[in-house]
Amino acid sequence: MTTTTPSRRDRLRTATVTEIKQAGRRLLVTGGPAAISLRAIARDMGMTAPAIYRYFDSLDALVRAIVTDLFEELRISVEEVAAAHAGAPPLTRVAHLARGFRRWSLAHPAEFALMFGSPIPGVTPMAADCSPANDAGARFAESFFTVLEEHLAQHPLPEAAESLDPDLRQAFQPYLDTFGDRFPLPVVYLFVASWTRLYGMVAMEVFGHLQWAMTDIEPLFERELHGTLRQLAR
Amino acid sequence: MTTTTPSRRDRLRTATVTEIKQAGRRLLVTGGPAAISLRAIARDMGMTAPAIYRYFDSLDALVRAIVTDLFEELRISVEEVAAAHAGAPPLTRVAHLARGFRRWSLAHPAEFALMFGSPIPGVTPMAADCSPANDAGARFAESFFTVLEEHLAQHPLPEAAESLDPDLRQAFQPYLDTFGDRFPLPVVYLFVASWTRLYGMVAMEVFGHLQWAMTDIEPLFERELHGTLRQLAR
DNA sequence: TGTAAGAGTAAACGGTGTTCACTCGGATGA
DNA sequence: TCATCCGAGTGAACACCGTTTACTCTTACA
Repeated sequence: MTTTTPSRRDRLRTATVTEIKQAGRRLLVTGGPAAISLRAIARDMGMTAPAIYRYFDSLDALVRAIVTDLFEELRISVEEVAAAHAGAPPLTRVAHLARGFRRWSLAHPAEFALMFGSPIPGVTPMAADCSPANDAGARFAESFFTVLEEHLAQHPLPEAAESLDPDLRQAFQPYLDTFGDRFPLPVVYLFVASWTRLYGMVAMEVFGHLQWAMTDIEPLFERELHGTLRQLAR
Repeated sequence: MTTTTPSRRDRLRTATVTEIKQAGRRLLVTGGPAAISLRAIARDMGMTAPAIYRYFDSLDALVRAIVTDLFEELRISVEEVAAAHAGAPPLTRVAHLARGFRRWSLAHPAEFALMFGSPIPGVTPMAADCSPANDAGARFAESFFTVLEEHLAQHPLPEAAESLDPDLRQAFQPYLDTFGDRFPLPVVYLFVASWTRLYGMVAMEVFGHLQWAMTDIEPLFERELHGTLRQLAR
């Protein structure tokens, strides 16, 4: 055991950190991403706003920490769904992962907006690095990847699908740089394409962008999901 | 002519209104949706912030007006692209509409975030009514609908596709309530499904959510676009 | 036991949306 | 022509916000 028992101060500190994040989460749920404010959190905790700077460098850092927690919570929620169908074939487990993602997102619209909405500050700059929250985001994606990997071990892609257009192949350079050749590129391609469809469906539903046409989006979701799975199984 | 020539005061008023919106647009482009502020706009115009309340009820109303203008601008940009291929078959014109949408969105990421990002205030409440901006949004959707209509006039859907699951049929009640039976439900279904995919692709690209895997998203976009068109042509 | 570090506070700076009382000038009607 | 009214704009104020600074007080440790 290299980790000694944490000192009393450390325990108090981590307790305060979680209390701050919980208060922020409460504000997020009741008032949306923009409602998270240091002063409101401090007010909730019976403190003054500058005290929070003992625990987080800025409001932005606090929000990033909350996002990290949310990704971990989403990952656990989704993996529980998959674990509930542990015996099922991988592809149906992928379907349950997708349904779990949709269900969690619909139950937590404010959190979804914070995690997957537009990176508000400069619209793009945040998304480039995002090492803090993206580790958690990568772990979330990992749960999809592993089940997909399992499926492909049982049902390898046909020869034809293994070859990708050269320009498409080259476009995946960032993936190759950071993840190496862990998954063959056609798998990454299928993952990105499927994830994009899943994100589009869920984002449209959570943001209410389909309310002009439909009430219950679930039948549409199921059809699109089956179409995507068919593409994966091909 | 029922409209008399506008008075001098009216002309000054509309000029000020457009100047306010232009200043807001400038702030949007340089600093993202959150950078739009009444005080900054007033500063740009050599005015004080309360003066803007002579022209807009609130910052929210001003932002909604800007969004309306943006939807109109996007619609015109997209229709110009389609008009440039007026002779082409409807389905390839749909493809050009989609490409035009992507191009405009990539060229105007801040505007895209404001128009299609998460409805920030209460995450959902705004999306329910949105009569002001949604008129413009409906006109934008209209340009897709009409070309799709043209295609289906030439290539009617096969009998089998005409029938929709009863639950799916019932889910489209909001559409039937506001638009009646202008388009058969399978067409609306195809539109919603295709639009969802298109939105997912473009949002992911504009928000930079795919940068961990790819640099150039265009090949992926083209493949997805062709897949969707094939579904429409079936 | 002295000391250093951590936790918290009050005050202040500059920023925000919004409201209210007010002035001023141009249009309008008697 | 003159009085009047209304619209545009201002300045001050209120209640928020993030952040920094200087300060106090308690706790842990050498």
